[in-house]
Amino acid sequence: MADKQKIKVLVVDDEPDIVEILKYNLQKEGYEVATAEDGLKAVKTAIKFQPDVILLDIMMPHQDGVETCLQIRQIPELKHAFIIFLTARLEEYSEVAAFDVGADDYITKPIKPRALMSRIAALFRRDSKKEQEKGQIKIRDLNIDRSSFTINKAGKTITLPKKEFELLYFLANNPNVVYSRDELLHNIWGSDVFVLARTVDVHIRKVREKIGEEYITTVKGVGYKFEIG
Amino acid sequence: MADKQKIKVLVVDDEPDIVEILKYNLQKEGYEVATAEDGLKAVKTAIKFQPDVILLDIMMPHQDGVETCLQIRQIPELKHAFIIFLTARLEEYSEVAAFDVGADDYITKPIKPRALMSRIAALFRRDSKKEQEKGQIKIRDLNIDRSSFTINKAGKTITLPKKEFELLYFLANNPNVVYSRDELLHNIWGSDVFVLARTVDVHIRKVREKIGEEYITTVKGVGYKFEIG
DNA sequence: AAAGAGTTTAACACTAACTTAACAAAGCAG
DNA sequence: CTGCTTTGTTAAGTTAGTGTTAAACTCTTT
Repeated sequence: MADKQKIKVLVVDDEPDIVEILKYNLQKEGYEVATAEDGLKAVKTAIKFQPDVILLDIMMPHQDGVETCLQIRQIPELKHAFIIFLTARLEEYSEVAAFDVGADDYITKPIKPRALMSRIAALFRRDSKKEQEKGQIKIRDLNIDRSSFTINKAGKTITLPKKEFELLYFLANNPNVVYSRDELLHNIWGSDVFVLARTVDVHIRKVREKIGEEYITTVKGVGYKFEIG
Repeated sequence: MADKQKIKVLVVDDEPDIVEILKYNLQKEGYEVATAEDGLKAVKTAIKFQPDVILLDIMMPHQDGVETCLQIRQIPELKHAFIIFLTARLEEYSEVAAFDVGADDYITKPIKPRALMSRIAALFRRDSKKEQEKGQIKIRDLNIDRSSFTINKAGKTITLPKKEFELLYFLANNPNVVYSRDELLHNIWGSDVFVLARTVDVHIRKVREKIGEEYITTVKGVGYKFEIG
C-alpha cells in the first residue's frame, strides 16, 4: 500500500470522457496510468506498459472486452495483472461469463471513482495476503490457521468468526506494531466501509475473551498491538 | 486526530436544515466550517475561506452546483480542493457529467453524516500516512521504536504511554539540544493546547523513572535536553 | 417468518493517563 | 548563610480513552 505510486493501471474504453475521468482520478491517487481506446490497441499497449491493473470496458468497437481479456490472459507477462470489467448496467453480460474469462472483478457504470479506488486497493490487499502464502502463523503459543479460521492453543482448537479472525490474523502478522482503530478498519474492513472506530474495541474484546488477555495489548491514545518478544 | 483542526470544509446548500446538520457534524469532528447558500456566494466564500473540501449541492437557485464547480476549478488557489457533490437521487444529472466537470466524489441524499465523515477522512488518509514514516532511533544504549511505542534497553522492553513516548522521542531525536518547556509543549502537545508548562516536569519525571535518570538532563532556567556523547 | 450467528451500535462503567496543585529540595544571588 | 527562584517529587483531581455488556441490526437458513 505504501508503494501505490508504482502501481500501473491501464484504462481501456472507447468513450474519451470516461477514460479522462478515470485517468484523472487514478493519477490523483498516485497510480501510473496508460490508456487505450479499443481492445486491439489495449493488447498492444498492455504488452509495452506491463500494467498491474487493467480496467476493461466490455462494449467496444473492433474487439470487445471479453475477447480482449481472453487474449491478455494468454500472455505470460500479463498473467499477474488484475482485470476489472466495466459494464453498463443494461449490457447483459452475465457476471459468471466475465469471471469465466479470467476477470478479477467487475464494476457497473456509472462508475463512482471512490468505489473504484477502493476496489483496486482491495485487490492488492487480497493479493498481498496471497503472497504470504502460508495461511499459517505460529506465534508465541498460538497456531493461527487461515484456511480453517481456527486458533490452536495448547492443544485446544478455537474457531473464530470472520472479522475476529481477520483482526487477530492481521495483528499477529505484524507483531509489536501498534495500529490505530482507523488503520485496522481500513486494512480489515476495507476503505469503502463506514463503521464506527469503536467497533474495533468490541472485536478486540471478543478475541481476548477467546484466546486470552495476554496477546493483544492496548497502547492508550494510539491503538492495539500483538505483543511478542 | 491532532491535526484535523486545520482542515477547512465549505458547505454549500440552499436548504438551511441540511447546512446546519452538516456544519454541526463537521465541527464536532474538528473541522473548520464555512457555509454558503447558493452557487454565486459559494465562489466568493471559497476564495476568501480557501477550503480543503467543498460539499456542493447540485440543485440550487441562481447557479447550480455543476456550473459552480466549473468556476471553482478555474481558480488556481482552489485547484487542490476536493469537491464532493450532494445529489438527491431523483435529480437526473448524470453522474458522468458531474465527474466531467471535475468533481472528486458525489454522495446521494439523504446524507448519512457518518458516511460523509468517513469519506472526508479517507480523502486525507494518505497525507497522514506520510507523517508516520518516522521509525527507529538508536541512541546510547536505547532503542526507541515508534511503531510499537516501546523503548528497548539492555534487552528489556518498556512500553510508554503516548505523551511520555512523544516527549522522549522528540528529545532523543534532537540530542544535546535544550528545549524550554514551552517549546516542548508546542512541539508535542500542539500549538493550540492550553496546559501549564509544569506539566512537562511531571512527564519528564515519569520518563526518567522508567528509563533511568542518566539520559535527560535539566538545564536550569532553560529546559531539558537528551544527553549524548 | 422465525431462529440464529455474526456484526455493529449504543450506553454505561472503569481506569490509565494526564493535569493540576502543593510542598520539598536544590541551585543561585546577594 | 539567608532569601528567592527554579526544579523535583508526590499526591490528589480530572478527563479522555478504553472495557464491557446488552441491545439492535443484518443476513442467511429453515
